[in-house]
Amino acid sequence: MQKLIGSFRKKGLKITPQRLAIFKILKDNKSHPCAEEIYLKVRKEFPTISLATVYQTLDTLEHIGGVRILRCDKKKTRYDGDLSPHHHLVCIGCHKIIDLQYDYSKTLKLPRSMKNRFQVNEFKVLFYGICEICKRKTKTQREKNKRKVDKG
Amino acid sequence: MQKLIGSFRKKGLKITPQRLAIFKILKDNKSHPCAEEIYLKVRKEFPTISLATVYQTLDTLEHIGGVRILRCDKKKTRYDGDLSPHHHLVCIGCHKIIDLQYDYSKTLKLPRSMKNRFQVNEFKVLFYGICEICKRKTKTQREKNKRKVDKG
DNA sequence: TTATTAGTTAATAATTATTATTGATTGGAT
DNA sequence: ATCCAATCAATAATAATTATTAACTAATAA
Repeated sequence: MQKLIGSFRKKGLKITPQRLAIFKILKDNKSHPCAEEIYLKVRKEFPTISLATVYQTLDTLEHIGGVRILRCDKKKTRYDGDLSPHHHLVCIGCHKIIDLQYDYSKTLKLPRSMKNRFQVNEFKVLFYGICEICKRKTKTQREKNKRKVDKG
Repeated sequence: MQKLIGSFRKKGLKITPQRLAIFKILKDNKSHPCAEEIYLKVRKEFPTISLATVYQTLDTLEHIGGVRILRCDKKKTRYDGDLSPHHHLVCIGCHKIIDLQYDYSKTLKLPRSMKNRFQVNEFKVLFYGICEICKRKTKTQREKNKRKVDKG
């Protein structure tokens, strides 16, 4: 938090209660909310805040490196307040986004042929698949279907 | 192409000239176009096609695994007809998307703690950084700035 | 070959996420 | 405490995408 305040000051940005509230929501939340969800949350504390302010603030936060943007959702941009090196698992069943706290920077290098042709600043890994809960569900579904066949 | 026709048939989908044209555009193109760009291209051959058809077709193609979707662009969804295992470099300078033909499946595994909790179907790696051209540009810019300082 | 029909298209309206505008308000340097 | 640039709320505007629907057509069978 102090780090963020420092970043704001450095860039000549004001530290407003709205900004702090939005930032706090992102830090306290592992669910990777979209702007709308953040808006609904922050409205509880600041009933007059507008959605546009939320978008603006998220944009500002991203620019000073206070949040990361996730574009795995088909429609909405999602936001992540966790800046530690981590990646994401996206469930294709329920569209949940799960954090993967794992550092691939040692293993994930550009091949030699590319190394001099692109200077990597950062990278993101997205794993797509089925989460535990959905796996269990589909299993149950399969069993149901099997019973149906057995009966019929 | 035959494989695609088979996929269409299997799912009871009709093989229409519009679909083939859009598919062909994606296969002949390494530029990861967005729907609008595909629309402009396919219109040369089918002047009456509508943008909605392009969106629908891209959606259909994605569902049967004929194209891959890229969500690295802030605003638009981009489409990739290349189904070989490859990843992408995104230039933060010019927003170009460069193909990286490299298979990380050996190195990029889930940590043991996660292996039984998520079944990975596929993964994507996105590298963000500066491409050759932009690097040269910023270098030139730096030199210009330096000369300014030298003079002033 | 023709008829049938279910899937597809074109046109357009609707929706929705996001951004721009603007006048009022406020954080924080002085 | 005052002042002003930065920020906010409200709202209009924009742009990507989706929904709707009547007309059309590819695939299949007769």
